[in-house]
Amino acid sequence: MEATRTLVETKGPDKFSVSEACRLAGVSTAAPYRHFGDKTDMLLAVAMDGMERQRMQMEAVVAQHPRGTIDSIAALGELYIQFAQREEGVFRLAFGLTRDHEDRADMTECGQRCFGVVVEEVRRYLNRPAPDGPVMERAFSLWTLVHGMSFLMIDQKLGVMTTPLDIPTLVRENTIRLLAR
Amino acid sequence: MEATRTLVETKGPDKFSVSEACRLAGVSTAAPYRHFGDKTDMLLAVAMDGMERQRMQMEAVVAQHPRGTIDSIAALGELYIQFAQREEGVFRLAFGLTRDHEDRADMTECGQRCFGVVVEEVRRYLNRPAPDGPVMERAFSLWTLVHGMSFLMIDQKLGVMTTPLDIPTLVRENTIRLLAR
DNA sequence: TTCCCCATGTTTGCATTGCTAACATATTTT
DNA sequence: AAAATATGTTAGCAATGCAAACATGGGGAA
Repeated sequence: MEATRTLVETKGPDKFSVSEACRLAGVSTAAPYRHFGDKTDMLLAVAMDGMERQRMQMEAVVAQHPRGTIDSIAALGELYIQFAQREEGVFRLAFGLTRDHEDRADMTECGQRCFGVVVEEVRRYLNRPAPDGPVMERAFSLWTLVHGMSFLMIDQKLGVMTTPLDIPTLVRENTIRLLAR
Repeated sequence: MEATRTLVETKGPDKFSVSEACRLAGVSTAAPYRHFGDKTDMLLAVAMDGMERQRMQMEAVVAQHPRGTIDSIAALGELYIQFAQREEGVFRLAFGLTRDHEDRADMTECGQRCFGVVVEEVRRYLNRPAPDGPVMERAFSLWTLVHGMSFLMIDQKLGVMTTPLDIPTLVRENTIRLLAR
């Protein structure tokens, strides 16, 4: 898994090769198949590990702010983007590329726990007794925003921008806007 | 290119194989290399074609609304999402996955033209003489929103949602929110 | 018309990849 | 002590991306 993580970061998830990971780990190319069903399983393992780490960070960040405030919510958004930048490969595996990962119950559950942190903050912010429709809509909108921003950044799509962007400021301002009214 | 497009849609860009495309097109596996440098070049070709088609659609949509209004801007957002749903594979190639496509000038230029349509609408909406910082920031934010939404949808990440979402309404409402103040 | 070139294609070959099968060995369980 | 399990190895297969050498047919120059 360590070798897999390393290669996913350096080469990218799509260029990842089991053989290369084996070479890097110093084992034969058949060794991983004692531990994982196939290549996808290997990647899924590091994806879930990454998501779990991210969730723990999220809870740590939330605890550093008054609960259910613009501050705590914007901090979550910035954390998401930081994760994308810091661990691009793992981030892609965890929050993108679900073509292969389809209908993996454990993966979905893992994501649900992450998203749950955001939902809870939004619920508090909106003063609602339960995570109902409006809460989910706002939480989802906030997610889409940082999700899109993250991918546009790591996919180098900012090349089309003619003026520089201050990402943290943008996250905060848009968080406020998306929560308005 | 037709075979490539077909396979990209059915198997997905990551599972796309040159050999299979050749089989489908009824030519030898070496034939494509007379027309494209390598596999990536083939995919890039259909990506750019897709982007260009999208840009034309964008301009058509804009023309159907009063220029620089919430209506025209929200319509662009919905069109983006529709493209993602209708041509998932090509959409991924065009607006995602730039790990390989790095520093392809023509590709960036093509994207710039697409984004330019949005920028122009936002510029009018904000009554600005030129696409300056504030205009770019709003346009970018709108893009991130629909971009994130599109990918979360095609990547099946909506499985974590516990209430159903009305996407078109969400696009419109969030467009308004992101353009406020 | 004749000739040559060039665009396009083919066959063959090679290294790499994902994965399986058969076999070895060590460690834990009974 | 014996058996079962966990973990590794080597060897092999089919598929892939791509390169090299070899065909060929049609259009412009002579």
